[in-house]
Amino acid sequence: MPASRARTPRNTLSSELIVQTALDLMEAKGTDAFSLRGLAAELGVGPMALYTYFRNKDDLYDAVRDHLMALVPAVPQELAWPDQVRSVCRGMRALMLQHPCLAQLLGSRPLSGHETARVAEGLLGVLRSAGLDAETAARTHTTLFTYVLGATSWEIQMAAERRDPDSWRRLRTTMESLSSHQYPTVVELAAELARTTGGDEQFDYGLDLLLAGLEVRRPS
Amino acid sequence: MPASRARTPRNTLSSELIVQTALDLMEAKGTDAFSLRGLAAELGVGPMALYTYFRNKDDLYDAVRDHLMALVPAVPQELAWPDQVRSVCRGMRALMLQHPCLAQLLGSRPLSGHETARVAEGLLGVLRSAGLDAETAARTHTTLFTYVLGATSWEIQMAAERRDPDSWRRLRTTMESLSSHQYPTVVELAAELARTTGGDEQFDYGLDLLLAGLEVRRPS
DNA sequence: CGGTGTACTATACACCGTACGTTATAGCTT
DNA sequence: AAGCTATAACGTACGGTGTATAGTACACCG
Repeated sequence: MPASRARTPRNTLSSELIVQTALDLMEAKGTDAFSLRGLAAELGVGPMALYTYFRNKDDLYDAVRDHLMALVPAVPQELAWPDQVRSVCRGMRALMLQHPCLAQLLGSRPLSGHETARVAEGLLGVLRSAGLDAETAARTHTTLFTYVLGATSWEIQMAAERRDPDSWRRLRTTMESLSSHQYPTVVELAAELARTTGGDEQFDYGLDLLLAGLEVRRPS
Repeated sequence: MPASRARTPRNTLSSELIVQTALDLMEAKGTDAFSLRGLAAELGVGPMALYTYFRNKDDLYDAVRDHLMALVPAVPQELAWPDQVRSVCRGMRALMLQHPCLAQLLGSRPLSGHETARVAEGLLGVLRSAGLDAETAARTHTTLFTYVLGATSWEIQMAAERRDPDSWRRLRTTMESLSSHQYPTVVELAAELARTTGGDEQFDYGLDLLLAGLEVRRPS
């Protein structure tokens, strides 16, 4: 007899273990390939066991996102405020690059979780102590946040594309099919665009643009 | 007899018809709920009929995205360059708001398609004629593009969340559970953040920040 | 020792994308 | 007009998904 598979002992599972394992799996196999069944298998458990800890898959996604947001470092207190802003934004970007699934989770899940609030608190505090009024601080926070999210998600996306030979080749041939008569500037700058896509320099360039604009507008 | 369902006539389908119907469906039922089977049913056709025109679902997504990018308006020639930039970015945002699936497609599919190149050509041309060198133009283009994408995706996301009563209530209770001792600034600015999330003003604020920064750095 | 709550399991359903092989027809050639 | 061929649409099937529902066995408490 195939030995009616010994029942797994009683408390092998916990929210923390599930979240951690889910995160590991997403990074190992890619966020899109992640499935509850795969996660359950990895944990040596039936798929439905997960529902004791999470109402559904999206609920688990939220938990993973908050788990990751906890890793965004605190604002360093000893810097001037523009460098504090830089520090927070770079920290966020670094974390997204290290955990690409975070980009996906931030982009496709509604906002919630204490750790997300913690990060917002840090950045908002910096902006207020820089002398911005409530409305400007809120607007600036949203601007910075969406810039970081957009720029870094795009960077991750492009990196993934470069890694996939099929999609990379498709892009190359599309580019080469563009007549320099129709799209002179794109053709002229193709190499430049490819070279400057992603990377610390590109990210900092946009960030500095925002900070420079902010300083121009700031009440001295 | 149930009449062995009359075979659909020979040339009912075409790439254009499929793309248009797919787009309609995505906007009617939501991008996530879109499926090839549903699309085929809408067209009165078996699911496999679609594979005559598209290699797979992703291929269809790419076609839909390019179809939408064709609707980004051309750069108005009579304006000063900063207003040209504003015009392109706002046009892109408007299109994304009108077709929320575009945000999703741009964020999750690799770059390709002639229409995408057309849009890039317009913006790059403006930047070059503003006097930016090749590298700066490329960097600025990427910055603007990722800002528009990030800001508008976020806006769409938040709007969707507000529409879903379940998720909206969850956010409210999370916010209310934040002690103003732990997160004083978030609590203080909660109303402000909610009020300033999304909308033309918020988008233009960030865009103006970028343009102001650009002007500071630009060789006069 | 018996009862109760609950952590895990089993089964099942309704879907999904798509590989593979088949069929019928539109249009060309003769 | 007859026949051939290319191909548009089809049917079937496979392996996967999330999760509703009902069941089971263990830990703990009286």
